[in-house]
Amino acid sequence: MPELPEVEVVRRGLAERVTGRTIAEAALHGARVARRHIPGPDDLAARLQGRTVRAARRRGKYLWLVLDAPDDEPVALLIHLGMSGQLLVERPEAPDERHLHARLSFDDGGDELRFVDQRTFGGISLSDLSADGVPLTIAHIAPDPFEAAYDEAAVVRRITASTSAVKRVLLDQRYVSGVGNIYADEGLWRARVHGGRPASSLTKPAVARILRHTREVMAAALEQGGTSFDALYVNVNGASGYFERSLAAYGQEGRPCRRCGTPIRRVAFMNRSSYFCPRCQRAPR
DNA sequence: CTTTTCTCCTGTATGC
DNA sequence: TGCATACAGGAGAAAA
Repeated sequence: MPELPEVEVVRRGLAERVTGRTIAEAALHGARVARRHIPGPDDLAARLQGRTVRAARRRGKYLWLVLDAPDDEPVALLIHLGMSGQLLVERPEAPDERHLHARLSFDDGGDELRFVDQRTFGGISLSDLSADGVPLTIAHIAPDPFEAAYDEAAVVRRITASTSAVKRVLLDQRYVSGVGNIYADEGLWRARVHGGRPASSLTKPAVARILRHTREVMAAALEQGGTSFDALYVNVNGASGYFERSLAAYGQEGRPCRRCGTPIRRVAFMNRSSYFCPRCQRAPR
């Protein structure tokens, strides 16, 4: 599932393959992919035509292409992959994918950019950019741990002020962005903290350790091209990542903990699964 | 206001 | 074999 490392892999692919190119035509298949573009899919397609891609940027799990706007400030083509979205750069004559939702062709006649999404939790929209270069649409999303704007001490203060379970807070993109179910479990395992602990019951140094471990595990995953459980997460060239083999907790139910050998447990949490070592990560009473 | 639950979607795996 | 059900889960709306 695309979390920060996987989205960053995709961003790098876009930066390499799409930057500097001018959109000849945008074709949207169905309205759902553009549901967050309030003026509608036709408006989106029309406004993409003729614009040049100047940069590919990211905050947390959102990424966006900075596009030239004629006689105006640049705009952002904001993209979220949801849990099964893919951005593929491929030959125009490649057959349509089963869940193809959008296709951008370029005036150089080269490879197209396609948005393919089996579950359509993802989508694309146009957004104005704020003064700090972040799309206005995602102004409520906090900086991720790799940004200059990330203020660890401030994040720690906010997290310890919450009485919610610490894993719930880690997954809340308003506190820190980019963390999803996989890397939350991995970061908590590395920090030896149970995700069900109320955030307010943890010391500030303990919360800082969780954040640093989470950042480190995401950096390690990025080096491996991200985590791919199946063909749903791939980079712009259709290739999978290799971090799955390095996961210590997520998806490891019944397997011995890499530190102490105790079988990893799986429990339902927030309508999804949480994996943890019952010995290294003591549950709250 | 804060916090939690629900909903969107489809392919795959499992159970009867 | 076939059909029903569970599960994967990010984000925002809706409810509490």
